[in-house]
Amino acid sequence: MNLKQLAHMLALSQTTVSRALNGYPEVNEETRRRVMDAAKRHGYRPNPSARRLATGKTGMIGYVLPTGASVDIDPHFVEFLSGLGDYARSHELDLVLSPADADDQETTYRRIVANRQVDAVYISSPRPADRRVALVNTLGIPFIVHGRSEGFDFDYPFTDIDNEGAFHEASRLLIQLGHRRLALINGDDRETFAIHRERGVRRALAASGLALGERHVCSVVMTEENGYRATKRLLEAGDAPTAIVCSSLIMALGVVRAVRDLGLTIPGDVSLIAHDDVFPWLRPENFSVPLSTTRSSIRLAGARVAERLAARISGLEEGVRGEVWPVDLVVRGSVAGAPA
Amino acid sequence: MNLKQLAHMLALSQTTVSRALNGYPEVNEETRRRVMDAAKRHGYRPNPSARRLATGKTGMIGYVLPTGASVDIDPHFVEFLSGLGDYARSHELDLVLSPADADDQETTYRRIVANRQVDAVYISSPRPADRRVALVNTLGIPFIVHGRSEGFDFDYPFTDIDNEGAFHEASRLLIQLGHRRLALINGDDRETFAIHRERGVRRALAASGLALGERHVCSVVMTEENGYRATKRLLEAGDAPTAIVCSSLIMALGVVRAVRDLGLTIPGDVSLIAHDDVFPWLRPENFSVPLSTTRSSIRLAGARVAERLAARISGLEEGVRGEVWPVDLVVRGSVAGAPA
DNA sequence: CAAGAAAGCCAAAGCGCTTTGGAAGACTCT
DNA sequence: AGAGTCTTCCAAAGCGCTTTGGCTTTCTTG
Repeated sequence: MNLKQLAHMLALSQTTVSRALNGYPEVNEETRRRVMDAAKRHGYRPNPSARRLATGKTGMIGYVLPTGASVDIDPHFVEFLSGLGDYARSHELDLVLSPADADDQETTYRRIVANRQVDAVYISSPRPADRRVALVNTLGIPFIVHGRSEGFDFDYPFTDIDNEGAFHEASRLLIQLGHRRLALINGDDRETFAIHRERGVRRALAASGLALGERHVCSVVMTEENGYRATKRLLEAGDAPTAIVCSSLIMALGVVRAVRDLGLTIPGDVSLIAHDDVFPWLRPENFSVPLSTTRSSIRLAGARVAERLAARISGLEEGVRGEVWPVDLVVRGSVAGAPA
Repeated sequence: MNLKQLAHMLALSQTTVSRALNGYPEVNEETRRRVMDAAKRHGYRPNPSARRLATGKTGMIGYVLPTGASVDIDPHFVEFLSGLGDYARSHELDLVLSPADADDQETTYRRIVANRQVDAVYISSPRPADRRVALVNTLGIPFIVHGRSEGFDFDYPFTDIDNEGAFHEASRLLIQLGHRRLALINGDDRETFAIHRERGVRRALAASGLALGERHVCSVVMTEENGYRATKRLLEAGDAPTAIVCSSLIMALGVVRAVRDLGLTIPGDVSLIAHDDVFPWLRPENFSVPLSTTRSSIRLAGARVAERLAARISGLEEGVRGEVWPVDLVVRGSVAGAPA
């Protein structure tokens, strides 16, 4: 059932039927009702390919997915996707993932824009002066950055959490509890979020005349194993930290294992605070010692990004507003006063 | 730069240019070279929307993503996606995720097929007599099922692992080590994979004249917390098992925590084998006691599914062949002879 | 009551590609 | 040399929708 047939059986022109369906004003309300009714009754759905060709609108949002044998997709991604999908569903949007060589995403961005394959894109895990952001900005497709980049001579729309503030608060608490030697087990420090988190820790320490020891900060891919190794190294060295701030719950698993391996305890010997993106399948309150966390739902972020993308597509959102969400500091059993 | 312009500057018709580009035989090789060359030089890329409208082919594969506030996407999904994306990238395929209400995916399947939004779809986590499989089968779109359904009067193409065999082997080993009371901490038993795994355990037990105690099998959503709870319950009851087989590494984290909480040890008091889908961020060899696993890379499965989908789209694969991959049983420190 | 405005509808021209049905020229064969 | 066969290319017809520009009617208004 296509427009032509529908128009024919209503004894109307395609023009009128199309306009009636798309809510244009120059059609009689009575006629519109007739058309709408017939369309519904016959299950008429406009062919999206044809509509795309005519309008250029696709009803899809895009994401360039870095892939490769040695590239791992962040497990946080599913949660982000849950949020995004939840919003997208209620607005008839689909998400298209365009896999790209992790080292050459630019080509793919150019392709999906040139081909008009999607109405908007989002960018995640940005780095300072991220080329993707600059590219997408010049290509002129609506976009939202999830996270932040830095060092551009232009502004751009983003949704991010207050990573610096979160880690500042966490560190401040530890300092107040008497800790003097903090360590930071961070994610890849080429990414902005990791830079911000480190900045937060340093700022808190500096406020008390302390500093982050050179060997007390490490930047690794956020796996359980790396959390373990980092902790082992930290605690076996001479000036072992008495408190650790950690960028992910998964790494925190490794931290806990390392501490136990060394015959130490949390929080007796080491206090621990980790960042929690809120996974349904791994909860900080269920760690052997309930874990204190800086908490921010990445699922909500996904929904928000989708919402803003939809708004930008339909022209409801303009400008380059960046928004920064506060992060909760949730204190549980894994922190205590510094050992004597 | 579109076909018309390109044809015009080559002083050829659109027909010829189109054919030259698409490898049709009725064009002079010399001409083809000229066309190809000019196309490359001017960076001509056929407009996909137009091509879609004309051919119906989209160059996209589809996945209906169940969403909802209370629906969690399986974290395995990112790994599957890695494999899928890796293959798709090298074949210029994109993946479109169509979010759907988890309780009404049918509408979405119908939509994406009716709209010709994708060339093929895959279905994951199927259940016995899964309605999605039946639906997609009648809709006539190429598809592959990742996993297996059961109880249809038709065959369908799938790629699955030998869940029953894997859990049979794992159980057999435990029995040979003298264990008599096994327990199974399984995933949602409405899904086929869970049914097959239980079947494997039962078959191994039956071969030695044993059975799976009624309270020794539980079926839960695969979270750390549920692993913990199930284990706690199992071990605190009267006829506590001496060995546990567990359907996921994440649940195994909870198992380990529960065992420790009760002052017991692995493998001294309880032997443990879990299924490992191979995550880069959580490895069984890094558990406090290295974990024995039944191992099968879900990433490879993703790549294989993409490969088969591509083959079916281009008509290279026909028929309804199902393939079942063997699973490795990897023995590490978490198993030992039954306690006396 | 004639003239101008507004409302309601339509025919046809795209959007950019593929594909059908020829046609012209070159080549083969008897 | 004439008939038949390839080879190589082309014009034009879709694919199904939106949108432009215009044409009737009907409704105002002085």
